[in-house]
Amino acid sequence: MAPNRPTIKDVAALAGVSKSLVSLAMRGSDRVSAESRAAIIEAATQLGYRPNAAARSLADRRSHTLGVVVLDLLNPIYAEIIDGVQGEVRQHGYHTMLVTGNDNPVIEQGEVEKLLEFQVEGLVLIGHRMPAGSLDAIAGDCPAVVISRAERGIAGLDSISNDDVFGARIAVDHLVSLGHQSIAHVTGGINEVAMLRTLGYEQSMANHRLADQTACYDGAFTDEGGYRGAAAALDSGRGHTALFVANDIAAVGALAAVADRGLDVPADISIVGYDGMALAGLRSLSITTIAQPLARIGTEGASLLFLRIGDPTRPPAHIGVEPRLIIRNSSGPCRP
Amino acid sequence: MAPNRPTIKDVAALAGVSKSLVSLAMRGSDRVSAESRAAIIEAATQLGYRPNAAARSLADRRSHTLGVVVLDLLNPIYAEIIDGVQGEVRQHGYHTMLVTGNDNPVIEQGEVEKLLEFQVEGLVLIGHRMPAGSLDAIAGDCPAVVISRAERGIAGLDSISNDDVFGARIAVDHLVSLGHQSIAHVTGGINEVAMLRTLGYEQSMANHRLADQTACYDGAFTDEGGYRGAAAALDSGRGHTALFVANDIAAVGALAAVADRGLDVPADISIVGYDGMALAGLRSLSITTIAQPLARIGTEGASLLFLRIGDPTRPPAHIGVEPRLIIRNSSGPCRP
DNA sequence: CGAAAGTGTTGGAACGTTCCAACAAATCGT
DNA sequence: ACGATTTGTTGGAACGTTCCAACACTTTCG
Repeated sequence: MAPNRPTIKDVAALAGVSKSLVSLAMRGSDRVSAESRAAIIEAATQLGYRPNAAARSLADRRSHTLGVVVLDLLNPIYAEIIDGVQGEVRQHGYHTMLVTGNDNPVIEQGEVEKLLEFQVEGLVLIGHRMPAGSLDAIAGDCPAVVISRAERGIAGLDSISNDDVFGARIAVDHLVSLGHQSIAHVTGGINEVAMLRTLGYEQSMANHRLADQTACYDGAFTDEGGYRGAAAALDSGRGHTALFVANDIAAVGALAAVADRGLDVPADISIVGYDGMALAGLRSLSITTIAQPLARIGTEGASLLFLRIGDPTRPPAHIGVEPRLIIRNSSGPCRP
Repeated sequence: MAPNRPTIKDVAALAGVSKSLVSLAMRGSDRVSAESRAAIIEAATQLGYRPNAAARSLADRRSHTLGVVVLDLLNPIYAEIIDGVQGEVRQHGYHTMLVTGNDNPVIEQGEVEKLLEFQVEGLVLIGHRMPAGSLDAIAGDCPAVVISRAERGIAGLDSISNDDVFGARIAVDHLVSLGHQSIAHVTGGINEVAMLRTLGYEQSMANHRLADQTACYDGAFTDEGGYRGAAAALDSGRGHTALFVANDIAAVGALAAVADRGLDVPADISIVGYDGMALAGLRSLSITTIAQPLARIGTEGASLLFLRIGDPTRPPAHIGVEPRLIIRNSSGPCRP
């Protein structure tokens, strides 16, 4: 390890020019003569010079960095969204600081605070758990975008999400079109997204004049939760022939509950999940699902943020993306 | 958005003290009188003061930040490792910059370069794809640790990984103890980890005097690859009764190949995977696997890095962690 | 041919912190 | 009662960059 990292000054000395000129050359200005440029590059590579981002960000008061806060890395759908975000960010020549909230509002707040200290120029919140108040405060301080939840009317805050109510409706529509009537719903617990999906389920059931068949069973956005909810549905004695499960991970659990009871999917029970995580498509799962365009949500979310960075006063925008049905092997016709 | 972020100077002016004192107070020094401290805190909260990390890192020449480079966020095992790393890093009061290499060596290099510009104090490389040369160069520049690959004898570079050869051996041992003899191996492609697992497979087969039964089929660390390799094994006509698949994701694919041929797991074919990703334990997959202690690998890798940051000249260390067999429903006795 | 308009280049002042030597005031020990 | 210590506090010099006004030299052109 060198005793001291070389600075722009060392490069200037070695190349026999002023530090200002080195600064210009490093940033590729065209006002530098060919010879100077050559000498500078030569000196820089010889010394192993690397610009100091902290100094740079202090001097020009721009960090060229965005903060990304993700609820929880373990849910694979977030990884897919992040990939989208990162791609867009790279295109704009920005850099990313990615942190997780570990599904814990306190940690999440702390991490956001840290990011702001690093002078990030914008914040991407993927599936946050923050109270409206703090969200308000953050958006007042720094351009921000919320991904996968709809936030409306908060100044300085954009959002992008799929329409969960609509998605849940087409899930039920699909099952109805296969002839199912006794369609149960395994919920995703107490959170905004889960509730919207439940709402869509109820709406669609009512639309098809199946309101009296409506049946919700408590679940969660986990394997365990899906198993539990599905088990309750199957053991209810109400003769459900199909399950709409709140998300794909839970649908995997539901699959197991069905198998445990010696029943077959889709011959005896049809299952539809939600999210469109890559995993649900794996051959041995092959779960019919309502897919969100995850990568696109990431890229469009990021570009929404860049728009706001460009004009911080623009009115808050919300983008709704359409989820779409992907039919796989977990759903089939209702046996008469 | 405030026209200008308040600085330490503004706080000092409002509190009626010097900026030096504010600096001391903000860092919780005990050489500040109670009254001054109160006045400073009052002023800081009133102004909404937030320290500028760039300035701080410039002034005291420490960024309190670590860089984490992960091969690819989409493989869930990395997410589990990262969780471990983040926990440890938080404990030390450090911050994390997480970037992905998108499974692309060029991007990976670029991201590492960026992290070094940010003056990260250490680098965690999770499953990198870099040539030995660049690794060497990086380690010479900045303390670093490699996770999930064994690197030995590179100055300034520690590593932690599970013993893939040993793990593969116990996978085969398990199958042999169930009475299997014709045990095929679906490989993980051309990379160090995959080759070590293949080596362990061959060793164990030889130990059990089954060298003549050895059969490797080309696969990859993906669903697709596992399906392909397993299909080749099953269609080979060699009557394999068990498959040792290079990792869990590929094992999921293998499961499908078996099902497609109308065979049953584990009645007709036993399958053992590798990695111990949470997903493999989901009820409807329930894959027997060789589990790595993923979170522990993360935390211990991080603490290895902190040791090196504390003493950059210590000799390179490698920690080997033991993988362990988790028996689930994808493996069973060989039918006579 | 002399003023105007480029072309390269430069030193110094920011940027917002931390560190350090210096100091004033209060407390101490003898 | 007086130097020595302790307790708070301070201004200024770093840290490594970017920006700006100013420069010395061409070149252009009316």
